[in-house]
Amino acid sequence: MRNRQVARLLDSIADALEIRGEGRFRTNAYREAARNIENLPGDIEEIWREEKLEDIPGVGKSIASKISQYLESGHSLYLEEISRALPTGLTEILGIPGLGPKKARILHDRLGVSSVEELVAAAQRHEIQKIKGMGAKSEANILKGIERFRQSGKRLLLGEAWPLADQVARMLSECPWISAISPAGSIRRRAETIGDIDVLAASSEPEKAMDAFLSLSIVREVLMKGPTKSSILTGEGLQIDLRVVAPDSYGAALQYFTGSKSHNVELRGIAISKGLKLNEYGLFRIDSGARLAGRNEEEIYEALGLAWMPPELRESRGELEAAAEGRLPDLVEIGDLRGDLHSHTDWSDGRDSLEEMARAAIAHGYQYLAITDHSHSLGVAHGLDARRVREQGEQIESLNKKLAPFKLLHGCEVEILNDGHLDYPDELLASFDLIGASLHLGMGQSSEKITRRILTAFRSRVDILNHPTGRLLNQRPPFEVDLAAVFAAARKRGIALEVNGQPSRLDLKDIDARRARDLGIPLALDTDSHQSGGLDAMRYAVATARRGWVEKKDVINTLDLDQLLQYLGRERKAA
DNA sequence: GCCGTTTTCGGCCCGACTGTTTTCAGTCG
Repeated sequence: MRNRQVARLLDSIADALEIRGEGRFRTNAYREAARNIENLPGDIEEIWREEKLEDIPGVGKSIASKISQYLESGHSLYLEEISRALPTGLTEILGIPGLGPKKARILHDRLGVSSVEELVAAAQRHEIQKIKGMGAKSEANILKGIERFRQSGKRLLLGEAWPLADQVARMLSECPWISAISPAGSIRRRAETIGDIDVLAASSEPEKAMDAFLSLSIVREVLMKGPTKSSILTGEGLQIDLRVVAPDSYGAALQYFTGSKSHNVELRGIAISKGLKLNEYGLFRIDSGARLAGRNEEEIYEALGLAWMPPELRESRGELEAAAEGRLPDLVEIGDLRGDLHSHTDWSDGRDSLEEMARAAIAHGYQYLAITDHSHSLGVAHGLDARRVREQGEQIESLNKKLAPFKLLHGCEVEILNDGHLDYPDELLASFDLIGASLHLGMGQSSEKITRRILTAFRSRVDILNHPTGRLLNQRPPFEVDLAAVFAAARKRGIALEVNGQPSRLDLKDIDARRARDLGIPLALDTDSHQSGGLDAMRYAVATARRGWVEKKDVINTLDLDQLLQYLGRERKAA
């Protein structure tokens, strides 16, 4: 899968074209194509081999030939050509908030600036304010922007941003001038990482609502302030944007600010084709200006001939077509889950006891919880040897008598060793209720090697492949693995793939979960909890699965206990 | 550069905010 690399290439081309002063429609075409390729459910290399690149929306003859040339050779002649005369530092300058291609170009042409360092020096010598069209304020803002650019590290994880956005919304909901409030943007779509936090409010007194926002205790700096839109920085350097609209426009604005951008562009195209205009204030007839909808999202989609769809779907991945044809998925919900199939206790590297974990699961309304402590080879996690596995099994058995009808399943997270064998012998594996297999060691190996290890492991008894790509958001890329081969083998053997809800994992990721679902591979939504509070992370697994169009029927832990045991083949063994 | 129920040319989402402007360009989302 080189989809992401190709998307990055097209973005780099767009950056270079922008700085060169090419028309924005041309650069937008490259960006549009990049987004579409990033969101592609299929493998770009496969599409390329089948000579179907031009079937991808936004990809025509010219872009297709550049992709072909890149995939063939691993580098882009075109990008090299257009960036030959451009200092590489200029594209870095584009990352500074408030600086776009036009200003970057002017700074380069007039002051010879070609890196962030040179820009700082020019600003400190007060050369920027001498340029026509810029002043002292621009110069100060550039320095401020550079400071933010340097501090702004990684994007926030959904697991960090979602609770924070909810907290902001809760605080503002107490303001008497605000009649409705909701997080919007990528948080509402439950994207895996978040740039800025967007919040939308409805108010008939927008300025008073805005004042309430700007006087929240979390505000460190006001970046921008207007009657309908303000931005602040928190003490941690997070940007929070609040939009305020009239209650009549709340639905239109919520739709608009939830995005995604490409979903909105597509939706607007549909509106235009029907002689309508959609903006954050409502849906209007172009000819008469008459307003057709705007109070809530449902009536907007409906007026466009579409079913309302959950925000998680709004990524321009075929959801509008599905909505028009009435075949939107009936997405899995957190209330559908009957248990969690991946958790750890103080027997290995978890914090809480078997009973504490069981009680937390009961508090979540679950029928079961699989305890899946690490196996022997994962020394750093105090993996269990055969003797301790048996002891743990006995404790689980006696706990189950006490906690019935709730059931702890005795599982394991067994290492896939270097040769692909599992870390426990077959006899021991047979004693578990459930086997989750994981790869924590040798993650830097070649794709061939890692793929072979996983396929070899699948010949043993494996019920679930845990965090199948091993990625850690902001920390570690997924290991090289031929997911198509893993999917094919999982499908053949009926092995479930995990959607791991740890905020730093979310693995499988949304589009991979969707590919698995499309292939009919069962999925397990798990938290990988290492303490009782960790069970709350199920909402991140559910969010990721929903972004992957996953339905209740695709998920094994939506099964009732008896159905799950049947699925795992345990009843057969007991008999 | 892409695209087509205004189809091979002439469009391309569009509104808010800022700064430097006396009417608008640049940036952002």
